[in-house]
Amino acid sequence: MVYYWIMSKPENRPYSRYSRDAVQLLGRLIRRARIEQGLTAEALAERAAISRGLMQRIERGEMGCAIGAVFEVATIVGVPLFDASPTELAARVAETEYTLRLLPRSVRTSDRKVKDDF
Amino acid sequence: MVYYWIMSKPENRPYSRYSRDAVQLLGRLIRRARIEQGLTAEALAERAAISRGLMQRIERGEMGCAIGAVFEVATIVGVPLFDASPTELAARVAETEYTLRLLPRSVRTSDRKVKDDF
DNA sequence: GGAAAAAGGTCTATAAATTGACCACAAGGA
DNA sequence: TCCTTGTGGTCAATTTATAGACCTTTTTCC
Repeated sequence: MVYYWIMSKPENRPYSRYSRDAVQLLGRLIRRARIEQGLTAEALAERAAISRGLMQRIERGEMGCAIGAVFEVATIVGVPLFDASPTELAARVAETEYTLRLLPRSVRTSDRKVKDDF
Repeated sequence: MVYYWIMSKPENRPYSRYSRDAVQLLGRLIRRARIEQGLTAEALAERAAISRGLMQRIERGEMGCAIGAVFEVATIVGVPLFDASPTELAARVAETEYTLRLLPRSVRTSDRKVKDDF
């Protein structure tokens, strides 16, 4: 059994400006909050249980960082996600969960038309 | 020259409930938007230039997914990031960039007090 | 200006993410 | 009901991310 791999490279993926801006903004907001709170990059990294190198990549807004690490750091320095408080966040999770149960679990594409002009 | 590595494992990192909820919410919002638009997971993955497996992990809200991939998918299905339009996002990036230039570039920890009761 | 310390970069090794194929099953339409 | 197809999972191979040590450059305070 022989396999052939034609891997696409995540670092060379075509990102839209919107998602790129969002990642960059998050990194900058984290950096700003950290400095305003008088936290060292190393100190913040230690709190988030990550390395200082990853901390720098997060603040630089690199697309390859694990979303969990980025969100965790944002949480620690108080950068709100989805403009929501912890309570509101939990509520929205439950709400979306409920809505999802009302939708079909699989999508039929037989004769469906999809906009391709994104 | 011998080195010893004591690697911490990202998948076993201690995440706060807030960041975990945020990642999960994003995944659910993406799934909801995808289904409402009649897109199959495979079709959406293809548009984002990622694999179907990664698409599933994103919708499941796993913490290890690259933030770039998650944000890109969210962008494609129209889930807003930071509750901002593309124009607003760019504006906030520029604004934060400006604020950052006004702050010190390094933090002095000599005698600084930091809240540890997060 | 000088010292101390933060920040930034490099390098190696390893853990993890991602891919693409394959398989099983559930779900929706005729 | 049947049958197509989306979804979900596994697995091996490979790329990538991450950690930790080290070094250099800024930056801040005295």
